Amino acid sequence: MAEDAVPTQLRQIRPGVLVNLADAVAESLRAAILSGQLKSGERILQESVSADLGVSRQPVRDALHRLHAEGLVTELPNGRVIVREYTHEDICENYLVRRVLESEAARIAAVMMTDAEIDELQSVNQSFRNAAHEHDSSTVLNQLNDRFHRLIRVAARHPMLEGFISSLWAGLTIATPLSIPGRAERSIVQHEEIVAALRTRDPQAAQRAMVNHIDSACREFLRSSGVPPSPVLGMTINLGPGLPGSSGKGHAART
Amino acid sequence: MAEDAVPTQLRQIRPGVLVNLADAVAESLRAAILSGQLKSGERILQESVSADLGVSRQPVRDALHRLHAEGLVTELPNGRVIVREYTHEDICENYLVRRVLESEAARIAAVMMTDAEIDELQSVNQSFRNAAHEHDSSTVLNQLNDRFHRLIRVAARHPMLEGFISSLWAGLTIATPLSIPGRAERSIVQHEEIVAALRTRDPQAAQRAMVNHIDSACREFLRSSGVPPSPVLGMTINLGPGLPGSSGKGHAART
DNA sequence: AACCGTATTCTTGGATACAGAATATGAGAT
DNA sequence: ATCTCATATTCTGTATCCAAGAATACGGTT
Repeated sequence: MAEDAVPTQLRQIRPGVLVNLADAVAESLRAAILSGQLKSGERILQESVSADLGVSRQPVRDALHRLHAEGLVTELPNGRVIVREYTHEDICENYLVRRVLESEAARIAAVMMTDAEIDELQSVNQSFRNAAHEHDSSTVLNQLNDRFHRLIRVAARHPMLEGFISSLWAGLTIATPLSIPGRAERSIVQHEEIVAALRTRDPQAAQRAMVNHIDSACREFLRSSGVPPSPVLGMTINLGPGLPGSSGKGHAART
Repeated sequence: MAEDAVPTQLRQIRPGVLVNLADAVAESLRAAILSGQLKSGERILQESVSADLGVSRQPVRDALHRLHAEGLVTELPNGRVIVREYTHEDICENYLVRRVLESEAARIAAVMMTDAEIDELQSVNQSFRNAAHEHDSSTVLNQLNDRFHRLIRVAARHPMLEGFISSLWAGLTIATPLSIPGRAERSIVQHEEIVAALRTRDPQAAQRAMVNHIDSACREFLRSSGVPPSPVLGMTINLGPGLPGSSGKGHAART
């Protein structure tokens, strides 16, 4: 019907690469969601997806369940599925949880990471610096940033921890504050602090550096998105002073 | 065929209570796994489940996907599904992640919890004490313990955080150390410390008390399961001294 | 004109059918 | 007796079909 009005909304699935169709469909939908083709709150019809991709509804159902588990879509009471809407609070909470989890990963990584991995981490950050200097697209920046953080959590060698953090990242590729002017530069410096702490094999320092980094990103994101600067009870609580890694008393954030 | 050899392996589904069959099937399987009827590593056949419960394979598939997302089952490369095997390291990691997440929840709960909720928490712990005193079955103890911890994470009012913690609890109802002699009593005391910290609305103290509690449970579990007391690199790292909430220098665990 | 009830259509959940892949079993050869 | 290869069975993934429920739209009534 109104099908050719949306000629190729979804990236066609790559035949044979993935083992089962459900995974391929999920990948396609994931890309569509993360790229913004499917907007927040938009409804996803099983039938239209299956028609678009030329598969039956069955693998589409499985794929939607998978995406639901990943937190990318929301299942309404009657089985209707919409692209997940991230409220302001959701984003705050994402930062909140990421902070404790990634700082824990950093702490562990300080002991587990090989020297080679630290070298790679540093080189990724160097690429990041170059890309920022040449004003590359924020997509490139995001990819490098993503890789930096992924290297750390993978190096911690704790699969559940890694899985949780990954799922947190999955939802928020949209809400990254790297497009804020100057944010990339500040990120680079904070990344360097993290690398330095890892080099010296100091778990506490690594943890602290990561907390500092994520707090900073969160604060800048909040400021840029025009949220009332201080209150929002959630924030005062969530990212307030008494966070793990801060050293006891003089715990006011350093930046 | 050999069906009546396993007359009622799975708890029959309750008709009409759940909205969709997949949920009902998932519930049944979950109960079977947690109760130990389905042993660790045992394979789960879609067909046998559907025959047992009198439904088609379709909702069984959905249920299995859901259980996979919850971490209760493992999906082998070719779609085969087995009951997840928790290795020793998995359990350690579970404690590790639970520690940072639940202590964060406790920290937040210290500000968010209503007085009524704290009262309820205290009364649950009182029931726990009574049950332990009367040597109730460890099932009852586990339920009360579960309820205590759930109350806290729900009171923090951060859905993602709550969801992550819940999924961690889901996997480990088996590995709870409450059957260790004296463990229940020690738990009660630690619970009281948590309640006290929440009463005084002290986030730091609440966080510290929770860290202490989970660390203690982890240590006792490890000791009882006959693991080499000190090394296992993972543990030394994971639950070692420099954990969040400990106060800077004198960070050796208190117990 | 507004509100309520009914009917139609749309969409999802569940069942059944089919094809392909993997594993197990058995026979034959060395 | 053991190893190998071929065959048969089993189980999963995909497609198609059917039924039930929800939302919307239309018409009647006050």
